[in-house]
Amino acid sequence: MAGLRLTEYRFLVVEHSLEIYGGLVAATFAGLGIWMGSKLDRRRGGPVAAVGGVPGALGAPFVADAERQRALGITPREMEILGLIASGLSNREIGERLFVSENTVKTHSSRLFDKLGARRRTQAVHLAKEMRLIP
Amino acid sequence: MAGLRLTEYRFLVVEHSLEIYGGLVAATFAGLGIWMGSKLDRRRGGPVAAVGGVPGALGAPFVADAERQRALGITPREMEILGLIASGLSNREIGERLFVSENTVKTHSSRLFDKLGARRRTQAVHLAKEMRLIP
DNA sequence: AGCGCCGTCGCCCGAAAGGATGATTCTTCG
DNA sequence: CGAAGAATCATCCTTTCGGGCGACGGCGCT
Repeated sequence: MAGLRLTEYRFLVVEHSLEIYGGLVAATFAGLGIWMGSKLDRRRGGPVAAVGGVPGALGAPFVADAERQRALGITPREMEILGLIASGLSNREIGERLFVSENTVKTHSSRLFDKLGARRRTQAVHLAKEMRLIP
Repeated sequence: MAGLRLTEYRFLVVEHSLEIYGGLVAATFAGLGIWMGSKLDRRRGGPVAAVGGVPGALGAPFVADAERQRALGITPREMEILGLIASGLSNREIGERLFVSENTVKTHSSRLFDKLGARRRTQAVHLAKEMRLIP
């Protein structure tokens, strides 16, 4: 009985999930572009200035705080892992999606947790959300 | 070096965490009130109508979707566990905070995952956020 | 009184996650 | 070229999670 109701809602969730994931990917790429750009002329010392808005499909106008990401020394790859952790994937699933071994994912996540000051992945997600690293 | 920068940010996080937690508690209680009220005159069949707005301290006007909570048969206690899971606490920490054993927390979370259709706690948080059960 | 839901707790066991450490490759920077 | 950072992978070990039982007391409804 609960199962039937559950499946109905799952559709909504999956749809939104796709949109959000799209936005997340866009944000990741935006951050990656900014990172690359800032790396190409790092000597100029000036901040990266305004981050290009990444309007999600939903009403949430999320803009990734690339400044804090750089301040914490979080790499693009780690951001990728962070996003996938936040979307509820296991280390194994993340590894399969990124075509790397589960051990590599664990290494990335360990370093990520260290930089975020988290002990658990749920805590990492919570902290990252408040730091506006992820939507 | 990274540790120093980390601690600075921690302050911001903790402050926001308190505010958000306050809003979450308020939302939980609001949901609980609605649940009780709707249970008292369930025969009338009409929907519970507008949910009272619970303005958080931040700019996010989160309103808990009490309808879906009832539709999924999620109890108030389970909502409480859900909120604490989302804030990154371990089962043991949740148990200590609610003055119950860790086993009880595990039981609640297991049933919660079942109702949400989640296999991992991170996934549960992700799904619950998209269902607007938590901010 | 009987039924069902909720909350509580325990035990067992396998799987997942996390910490520590070391190693390799490639790119980039000085 | 040499130092440094990033990404990859591995191994060992401990802790945490999660599933699957079963059980008990309280409460509300019939």
